Amino acid sequence: MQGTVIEIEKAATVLKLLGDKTRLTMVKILDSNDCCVCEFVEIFKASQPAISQHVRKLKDAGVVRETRRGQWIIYSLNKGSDYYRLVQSLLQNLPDQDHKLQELEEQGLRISCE
Amino acid sequence: MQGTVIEIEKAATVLKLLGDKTRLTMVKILDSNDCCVCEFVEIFKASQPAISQHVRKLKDAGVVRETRRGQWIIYSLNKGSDYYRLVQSLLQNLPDQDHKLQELEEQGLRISCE
DNA sequence: ATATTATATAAGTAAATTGTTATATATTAA
DNA sequence: TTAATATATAACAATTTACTTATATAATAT
Repeated sequence: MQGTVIEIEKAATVLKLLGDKTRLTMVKILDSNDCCVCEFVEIFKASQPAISQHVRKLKDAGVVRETRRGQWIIYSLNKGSDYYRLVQSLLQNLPDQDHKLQELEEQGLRISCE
Repeated sequence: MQGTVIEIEKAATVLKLLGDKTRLTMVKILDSNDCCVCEFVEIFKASQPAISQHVRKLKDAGVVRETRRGQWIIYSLNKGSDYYRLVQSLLQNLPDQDHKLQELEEQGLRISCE
């Protein structure tokens, strides 16, 4: 079950991108749920521009993709990315982050992503 | 066959470390062969201090370990590291780098690591 | 002992990264 | 049309990174 082998230079670029606590957590969350920027702002207690810049980097690399839904822009993992396999094999080693979204839900801050 | 789950913050630190072409290639090489600094200097056509600083970072994080053998210091993957599983799952996605050591061998620049 | 070879470390610098504030754009609601 | 909400982007500052050069340390060979 060997996935696509990735050129080492490109792999390094993606790893650098994921070598940031915020972005890595984002990707782990996106692995089980789509999310919008305002939810990340709540989850990370960070400024909107800071979050926006993080997702932009992930998007530029093709790791995530965006879909506009009304006034929200929903981010999701890009399963068609060349890096998807690599990202998956990473994420398996990380603890579930679903509690972060659950907290939002309890506070009524979860955007309906349906 | 799930390995150790790694705290997300620590994982990010390791990914950042491996998010560098030189260090990522080093680790991929070390996955199949032990190496000393002078070999890396040849392989990467880089300065000795630059290489020394890269391996130091890998060592400080516990990803590699060093053993002195005479005047050489041999680096190898630290299989006892908490990150070993994570690193392994990454490396599987990368192309083999054995040709780099083979070239050294052909030039008679390979240090006997026995 | 001295020279040579392998490696490490320190200090300095240039470039890259990440956040901030301010502002622009796009959608929805009134 | 105007206000409110969600997001993006630009400009800037602080921090971090990854080299460089110079020098130190440690082992080996003469």
